[in-house]
Amino acid sequence: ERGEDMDGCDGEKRALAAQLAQVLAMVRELESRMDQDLPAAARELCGELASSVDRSIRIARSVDGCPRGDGSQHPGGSNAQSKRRQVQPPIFCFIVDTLIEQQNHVSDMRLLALRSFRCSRKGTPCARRQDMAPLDDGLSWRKYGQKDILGAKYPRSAAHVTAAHVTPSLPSCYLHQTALAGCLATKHVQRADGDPLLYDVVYHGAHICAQAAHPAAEQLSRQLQPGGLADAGQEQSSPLEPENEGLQAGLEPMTPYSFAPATGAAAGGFPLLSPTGLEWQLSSHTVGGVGVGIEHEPQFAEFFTNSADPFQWEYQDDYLNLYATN
DNA sequence: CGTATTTGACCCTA
DNA sequence: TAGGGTCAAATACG
Repeated sequence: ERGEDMDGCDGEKRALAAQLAQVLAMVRELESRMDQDLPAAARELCGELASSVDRSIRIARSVDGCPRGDGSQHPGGSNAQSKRRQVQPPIFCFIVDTLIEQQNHVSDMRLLALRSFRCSRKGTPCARRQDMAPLDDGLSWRKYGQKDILGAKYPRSAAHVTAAHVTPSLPSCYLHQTALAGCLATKHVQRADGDPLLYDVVYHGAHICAQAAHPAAEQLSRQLQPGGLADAGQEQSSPLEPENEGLQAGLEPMTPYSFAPATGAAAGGFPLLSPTGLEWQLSSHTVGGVGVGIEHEPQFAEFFTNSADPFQWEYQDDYLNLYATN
């Protein structure tokens, strides 16, 4: 029913993206012609302009599933670029949806490897409206701390999920946790050096209190749990056992793909996170490449980089990046 | 006045 | 011991 609107909207977005792409090309042309003697500030400005336009293009293409273009540029980009992560919920939701659709193509070994990724079990709640707002991921967060990071231009903020939507009587998930041994999800947000418009966003821990989850995440959670919820709850849903971590979890005969009880008030889970119980790092890259970065154990890299599936896995630095390729 | 944010202190880990 | 994460009292805000 929204097809008509979408078509017109898509047309405008494509036009916008095309225009921006032209501007970007011109900027890069200008940059390439720049004499080395030009002031560094001018070249820096040029780089920032190119970066800004590039972001605009990605935003234009990401809204409501607009095509991403030819993907000619490698998603990983340079090292510098790969370190810069930006939250783009539409793109991420697209990837989650695609993952849901294509999850059968992900081998059991991969899922096992995924499960063995570190799942930190920290916990508390928060969010800062000003900083978190542009990073809206469908959850409400409450900021609980901010730290200056050595060598980083901007401080890092930490936030907890709030449970306001579900339990209005409880002001936040922090209280929920203290009282009910509940949610452990945290989110760290940090502006990227050199580009205040880019954010590094890292989610930690599983969100198991009953805040409304993204439908895609719920669906994924159901699909990744072929029954076995009864015993899945014990270790996985016991957030107060911080020693259960990392590879250890992968080696134990635990119920595959489980992460949290999906019954009663605890149904749902942490959007973009709980379905696999992993740490996800939302990311965006240059034109043609979007995806999620996953903190992982290096020894599992081969599971992700050796086989073909609907996703493009890239093992780079300390992250395994997953890109949707269709 | 209730809730959210700030910020210095404390704690943990490498 | 330094760096980073979290706590919690103080403060701001609606």
